[in-house]
Amino acid sequence: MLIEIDFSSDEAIYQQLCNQIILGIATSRLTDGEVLPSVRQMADEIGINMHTVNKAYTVLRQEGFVKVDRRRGAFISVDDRNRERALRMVEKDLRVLLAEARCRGLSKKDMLLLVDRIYDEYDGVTRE
Amino acid sequence: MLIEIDFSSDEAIYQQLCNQIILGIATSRLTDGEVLPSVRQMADEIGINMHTVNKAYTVLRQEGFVKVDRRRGAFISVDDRNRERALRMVEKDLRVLLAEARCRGLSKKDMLLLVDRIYDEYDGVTRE
DNA sequence: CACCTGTTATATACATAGTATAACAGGTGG
DNA sequence: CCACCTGTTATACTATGTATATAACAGGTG
Repeated sequence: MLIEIDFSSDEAIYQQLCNQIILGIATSRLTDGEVLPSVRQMADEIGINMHTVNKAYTVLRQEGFVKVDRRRGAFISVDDRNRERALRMVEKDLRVLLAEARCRGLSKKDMLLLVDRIYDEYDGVTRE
Repeated sequence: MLIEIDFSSDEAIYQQLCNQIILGIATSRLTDGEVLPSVRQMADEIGINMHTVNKAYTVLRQEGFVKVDRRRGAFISVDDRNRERALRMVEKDLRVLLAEARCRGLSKKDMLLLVDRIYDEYDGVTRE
């Protein structure tokens, strides 16, 4: 999977890396069991330090998106248990996001359409 | 408006302050034209440094939530022009949030209901 | 003139981010 | 056994961001 880092962004490199991998999983470009490049290889490809990649992998592991096999290395393994916990986590971030949206004059309908459209992109052609 | 800061959070104090003020505006606890406490007064109330409050006010001013009147000080003034720009800004954050939600097993319907519910809270009793 | 506003300047302390070099334990294949 | 790969850990260094503290300034008010 192609990773693109914006070095002029105020968002940390390891955070951008995490987000892109999560986006990759959501859009099925990364599938369960798929092996990620080794920390050294990924670092060389992007042009960053090995430890920065290692930090991203460590965070992804702690958050339940990745596991490590001594033999193969890091691979995708999504922990989707704890549905209630996930709902609570996402709700806090969503409140801030929607507050800003509402202040900016975006209506509930605007946001519902946006969620609908993005989710359909993630689900691919499996629209119902 | 009551401000509560979580000093053990990994989120910066000035960022928490910004978010709570934006949430205050969205929930109509802060209305257009309303004067915010002075940087020194707010700092004393919360128990933080004056410069931390000043940074929050500066960010809010740059993002178009607050203006400064030489006479009165900082007051709420929401810039809701540039609707398209706001939509683009919010979309980027929403993509990351929805990606994580989808990975966690939350369906489109789950998220639509959540958005619907939070927006209704913000709109208060003006549900249609 | 005293007092309030935001703003700016300096300095310090601390945490995080990123890089660099090096080494280690575990697993694989020749 | 040995070279080679994996993630992981340790140490050191630089840079940046956060938060604090003290002080001063310009503009406006009463």
